[in-house]
Amino acid sequence: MTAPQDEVEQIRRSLRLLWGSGDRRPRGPRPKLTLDRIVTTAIAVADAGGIAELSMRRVAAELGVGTMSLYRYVPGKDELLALMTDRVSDIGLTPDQVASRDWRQVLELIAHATYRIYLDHPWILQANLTRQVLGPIRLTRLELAVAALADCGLTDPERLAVVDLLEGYVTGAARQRMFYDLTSARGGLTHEEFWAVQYPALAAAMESGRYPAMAALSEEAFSFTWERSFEFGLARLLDGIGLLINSRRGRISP
Amino acid sequence: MTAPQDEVEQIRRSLRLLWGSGDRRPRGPRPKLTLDRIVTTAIAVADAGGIAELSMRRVAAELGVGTMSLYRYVPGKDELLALMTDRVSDIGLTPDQVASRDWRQVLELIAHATYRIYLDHPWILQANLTRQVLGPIRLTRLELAVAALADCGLTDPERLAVVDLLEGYVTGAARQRMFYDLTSARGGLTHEEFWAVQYPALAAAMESGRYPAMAALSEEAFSFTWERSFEFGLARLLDGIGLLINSRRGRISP
DNA sequence: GCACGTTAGCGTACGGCGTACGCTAATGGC
DNA sequence: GCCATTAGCGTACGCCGTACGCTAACGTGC
Repeated sequence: MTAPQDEVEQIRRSLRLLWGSGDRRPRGPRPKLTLDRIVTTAIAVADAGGIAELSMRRVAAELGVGTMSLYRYVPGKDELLALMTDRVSDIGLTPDQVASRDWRQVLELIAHATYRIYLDHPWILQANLTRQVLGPIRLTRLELAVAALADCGLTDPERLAVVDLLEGYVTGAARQRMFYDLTSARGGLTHEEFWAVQYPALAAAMESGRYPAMAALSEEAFSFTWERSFEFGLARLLDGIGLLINSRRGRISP
Repeated sequence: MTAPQDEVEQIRRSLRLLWGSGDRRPRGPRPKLTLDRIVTTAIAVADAGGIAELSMRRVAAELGVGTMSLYRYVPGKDELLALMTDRVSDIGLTPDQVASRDWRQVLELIAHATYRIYLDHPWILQANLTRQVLGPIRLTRLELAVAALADCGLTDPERLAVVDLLEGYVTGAARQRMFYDLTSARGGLTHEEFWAVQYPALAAAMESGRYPAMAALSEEAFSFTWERSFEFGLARLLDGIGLLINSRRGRISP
């Protein structure tokens, strides 16, 4: 089973773009654009109007060029999205800034920063990343997390699994929140209005007797804000990781 | 700030579809289709060809009807996706089947079942659910989880937050895996081939000295399978939840 | 049995999308 | 000054979701 050569070439091109070997043979007319400007503009468009507004035509118009000119810099929209995703993945933490903190504090910082990125650029979660390969900026985040977990007594696979766990949780939590926002924000409904519309259906469901545990919940059950819920989950998760680390260090209680 | 009436009506229609008050005033010609058949067919299309193949035209063709006929049953594609998502969310566990198990076993069962759903129907994770409201089947899953956490000493908001945490983790983990599969499967590359293509770029990055912690990882660091990684994360997460539950029950060690 | 209001099916059309193809013109190296 | 190279991009193709309005089937009231 050999791989189709052109597909391999596509991935190579993505990698070359991400890692940016900016070598160019200076023949022909001077480029009007740069890859950087394209990615920056595309991010601005997506930030402003959501992923629905992000089209090659729109980005080109914003840059004042013809649509097809973009394809001199980027193989296609998928690859552009991969570049955009890597670009905004900068959590703005350097190794020095975290040197004095323990693993838990560092993971907390990373989780918060990553969560914030998703809130600021929700289109990452809506994008269909069929061209995702590891870029330099996301790799930096990975590096930071892996470094924080050095000397914790974990094996290397475990350290990576912990990082994966954290990324998975943050992504999932942000995704839930984003879809909620997206659904309720359609047409500018507020939190209260949205639930007011849903209420009759849910009330009927509760009274049907098929959801006794849900029906038995008190009113304040839904009082957690998204932030509080995220913090709660993160705390439980780090507790669980801490248990493993402590057991490896030979202690019994945290 | 009043809500736009038509938007409220849209959500009402979604709810009516989800909760299926199948009342129909039998005037005019008899319907050739049912909502059920449409949803079933749409799921089959998405399962077979990914979300890219899922179009109203395609579903209609599969059913042997005109495209616009679908719109007599469903307001639009967004709502169809909401229906598909709820339909597929059945984890096949009844309250009786879990009655004798403790909270941890039940949450484990739910997590596994949910993860499996995402693997079987990856289009859920690719869909842009801008019309997501709570449907009867997803509510069943919620009910099950909330019931499992009764008598654990947690407050109601905490119980919901735990359920949220679990759902968030499973979704995030499945999403990471799905995007990896999606990228590498393009053109039928195997795991090994995919990494073989990425290797030079990553090797260069490692040798650059900018990622010392990553570079210091042993070779077997990447030996975890997706399953093992998921199990590891789930275990840590449940450990963390257990810690809180035990502290509430007044014990000290698990 | 018939007229009529209601409703299902759906043909047509519109405005979007991503991008393949190939032309024109600018450019630097020889 | 020639020429291979390459940036810009106009045009076109085949998709998409869905608005609109026509036709015909049907249940109901007479």
